[in-house]
Amino acid sequence: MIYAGLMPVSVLLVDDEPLVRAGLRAVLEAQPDLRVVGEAADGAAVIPLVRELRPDVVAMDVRMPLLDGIEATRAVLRTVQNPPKILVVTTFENDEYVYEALRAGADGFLLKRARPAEIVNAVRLVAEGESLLFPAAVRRLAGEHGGRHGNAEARAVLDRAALTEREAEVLGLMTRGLSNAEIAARLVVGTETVKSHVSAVLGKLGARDRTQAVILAYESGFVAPG
Amino acid sequence: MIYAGLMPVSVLLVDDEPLVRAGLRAVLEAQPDLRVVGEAADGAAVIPLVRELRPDVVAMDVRMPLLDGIEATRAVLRTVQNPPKILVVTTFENDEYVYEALRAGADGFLLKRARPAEIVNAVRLVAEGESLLFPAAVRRLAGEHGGRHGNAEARAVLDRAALTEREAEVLGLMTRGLSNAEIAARLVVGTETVKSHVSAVLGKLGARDRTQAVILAYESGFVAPG
DNA sequence: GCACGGCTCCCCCGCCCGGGGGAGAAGGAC
DNA sequence: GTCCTTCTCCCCCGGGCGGGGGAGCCGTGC
Repeated sequence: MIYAGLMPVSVLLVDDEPLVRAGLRAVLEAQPDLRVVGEAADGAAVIPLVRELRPDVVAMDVRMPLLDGIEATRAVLRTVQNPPKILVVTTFENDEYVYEALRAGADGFLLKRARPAEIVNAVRLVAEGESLLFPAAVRRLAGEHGGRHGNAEARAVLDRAALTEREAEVLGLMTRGLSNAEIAARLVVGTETVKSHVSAVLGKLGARDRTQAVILAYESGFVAPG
Repeated sequence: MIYAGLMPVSVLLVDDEPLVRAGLRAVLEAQPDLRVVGEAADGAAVIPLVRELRPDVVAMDVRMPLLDGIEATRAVLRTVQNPPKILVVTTFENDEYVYEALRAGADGFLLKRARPAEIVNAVRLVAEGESLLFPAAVRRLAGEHGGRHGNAEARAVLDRAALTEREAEVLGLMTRGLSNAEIAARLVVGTETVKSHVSAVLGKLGARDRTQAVILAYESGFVAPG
């Protein structure tokens, strides 16, 4: 599906660099179903603009002088009724702020070095309610695959980013503090097998180690504390 | 009465000191009618374990780094259907927390320096529904051992049970997925210093590695997802 | 004065972890 | 049939992690 509906998707750009805003505007405005309805140079200006423009999506930079994208995301989601989707624009996929943005309630992530087709895909996806929860999705969108057109392709990527049953099972045991050897004993398989699953989980989640994977599991609601 | 029934009494151990857990396990497992079905290093991890293991009795330490036995007892009794009996394990018979534990709904008390026979007796009693409601009962169980404890020891326990400011700061960065080197850069200290803090945190939390520490942080509300 | 705890940094050492690559068996989809 | 995914297991290898010590500095408290 290319069009989410008859109405074009309205986007608010929030970035302190005019060049980045111009680039995003050019890329997005080239699409018939996307429309940039406003720009802001800092997170501090977001809330009144959101109230005024009612955008569907806010493309939010992380690092900004006055109010960063994390705080701005928090503020928008806390104070605005029917808040827009927040697409966090980041430079590095393993940026630690990604985790904070997750907690703040961001709906997706976008790498600045992503290609135009991937950028519009990301905007469409979050507009449709899809969550690009895991940085892995960002990496794959920006990664080896062409993504010339395609939601279909983007979805395929997301599908491959989804955990298999076994991987989810392993992640579940990881979130309970088990070591690879303990997981192997529990699942009655070899430790090398567990290592394979763990590596797959880390890769798909864009996590550097099991600790980050567990954090993502908590932040994404994969496991609920208490 | 030695046997409460045909089914052995299942016990969940909750103490931040592995040594205490090992000791309790050894003492209880020596009895044919008692069975240790699980261990936790902090009150924070109790609720999911209780839900999973459905123990008859929870031997709950009072002073724990993240979530103490009082709060953990309250949480279990408030959120779990058909909750287990809570046997509070304490070091000092006149511990002020004993009275709080009473109000929280604990079913019995056990002094750490009690003899093995008294420990198994206490577990059997609460399992049968008997309440060791009053500290007097604790004193009786403690027998002649009682009365010889100093405030210095109490303070040592207190101090050891809580994270220092720096340790809490380090734990906070751990819950954001940072490595030791990244934490060191953030705090502008050496990696060896961070390793010291991390080791202290792991020790106090009874966690084997940073992943378990992060899990405890989430389960205790030290960090809140979303 | 002294003692103690917290913060800092250092050493050595073992090992688990994670990356990279490969490979076979089983099952489903085309 | 072929292709693909999943699950399983194996190899080598480096590096981060965690345990065990110790040590100096600097506060507070006795």
